[in-house]
Amino acid sequence: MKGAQVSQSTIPSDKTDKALSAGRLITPVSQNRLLNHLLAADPDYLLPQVRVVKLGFNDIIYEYGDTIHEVFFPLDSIVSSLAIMEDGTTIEISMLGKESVIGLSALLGGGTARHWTRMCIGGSLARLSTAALDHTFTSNESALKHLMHAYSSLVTQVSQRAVCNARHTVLERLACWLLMIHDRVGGDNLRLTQEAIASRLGARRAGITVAAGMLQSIRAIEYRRGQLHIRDRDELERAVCECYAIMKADFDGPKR
Amino acid sequence: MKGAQVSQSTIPSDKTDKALSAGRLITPVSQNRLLNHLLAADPDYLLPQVRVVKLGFNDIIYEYGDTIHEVFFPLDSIVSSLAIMEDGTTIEISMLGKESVIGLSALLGGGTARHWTRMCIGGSLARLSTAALDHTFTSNESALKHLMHAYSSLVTQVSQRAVCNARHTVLERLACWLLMIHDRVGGDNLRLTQEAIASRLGARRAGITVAAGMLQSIRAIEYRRGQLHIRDRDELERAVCECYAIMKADFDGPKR
DNA sequence: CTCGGTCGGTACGAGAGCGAACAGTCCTAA
DNA sequence: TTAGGACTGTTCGCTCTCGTACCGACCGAG
Repeated sequence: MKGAQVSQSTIPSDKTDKALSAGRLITPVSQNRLLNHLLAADPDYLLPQVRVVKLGFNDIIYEYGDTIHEVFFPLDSIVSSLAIMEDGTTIEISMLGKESVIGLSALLGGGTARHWTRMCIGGSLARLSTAALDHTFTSNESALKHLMHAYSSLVTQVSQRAVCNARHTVLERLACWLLMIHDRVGGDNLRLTQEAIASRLGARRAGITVAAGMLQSIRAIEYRRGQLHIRDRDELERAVCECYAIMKADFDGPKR
Repeated sequence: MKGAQVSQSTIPSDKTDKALSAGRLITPVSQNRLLNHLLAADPDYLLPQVRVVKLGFNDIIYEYGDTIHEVFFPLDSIVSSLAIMEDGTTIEISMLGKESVIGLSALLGGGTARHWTRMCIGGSLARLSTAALDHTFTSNESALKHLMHAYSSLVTQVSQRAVCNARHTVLERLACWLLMIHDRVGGDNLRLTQEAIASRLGARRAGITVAAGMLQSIRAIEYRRGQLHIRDRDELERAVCECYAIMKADFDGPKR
């Protein structure tokens, strides 16, 4: 539960690289599907303003109530929105990766963060001022359309998780959650302790141990001290509840 | 679980009254806070297009996948968005009343309904074509701002319900749900069977009987064959979980 | 090499809620 | 008046998850 060394206003600039300063950085920025669409809509204005930042697990993007000055497009990373309960336990409300942007809900809502927002899977994010994003979508119909779709997609995910939390077991929710991560990052090896997973699923660490043990026994995953290896995706999909298919369809988008 | 006689495309016109045809109907239309804001922004264009319709419990607003041609502003009624699970059970994702509009998420998303949408508390709704709404918020900054706030407020509610479903008891969720209804309708007497409540909370009917029995024993409510009377709101607020305060603050809005 | 912290595995009793069933009450239509 | 349906109350055994605790394995710092 530590590792929260970096707050939104204090992300050290030495972690930031100008996207254009090295040609090879332009390619990773395009990993984010939404940013790609926005760049296509207004490249000359946006591209020079994009910065890339690297963050690790549980690093803080926004605290509750923060005024949002910048939004983040995950490239190979994943960001969680979390609720923190009165008893101190946490639970993930949404997980967003390369399909979306972090800070949109605050931006369209009222300018402040409605939830604690932390890294779930460490990696790179593209960073953009809200002013630049604001300028783009108020002046560009296509950009607004893509942003609204991303927002609507977030609503779908949160809705389905409300259902899933109410009705499905920890095992099903774990399988669902792992598949969602797998869809959003490139690679089968994840740095995730069981404590970290518990803080996202809103369950006990001991409960995750049991559920992860079941997934190991069917050879779906392998676990070793903070290193989770997704060994058999198909097996995971057999363990998952109906919620995954609904969120996956939304993640894939209307294209296919 | 019956009573679904009326679908979106077949709401009989004899249930519809032109808002302007009788002066006294203008007042009820103003019961919806959001519609009030929109009418203030563009009254000459919008007001002639508003119709009032009355619907009863479980009447259908949208089916899953419906193309949205009209949006609805609840006046003294409440509308539920529901997920229907594979086993046939249902669970409420959001409840909206006089503070918001039904169909906005579909409108901003992609034009089709993402969830089954049914009446929760019967009563009147103001009805408007999506074309009219679309015209208003694309041409009027203030209207767009109010709509975005309503959408953001919906996200807050759904998020908190995801938390609540995961961590709180049926008793807490029932108290929370009843208070939310009480905030949205005028009056202490509700027509709600325990079966109806169960279909919203995603619990068993027998579970609702037990929880409602507890609320009766502390004199918070009285129950009598489909008639629920909220007897002591303060007592309900003592039984509720932390989630209610969060959703209530959002319902009240930034004004106070 | 050793120590202290991190991490995963396991156990226990307790409680909430489930699915399924049945009984009793109330209302209404024939 | 009666029959049937709608609605509430209650029970049973069972599963899941909780909170809490303890242990052992692992790992990096000194």
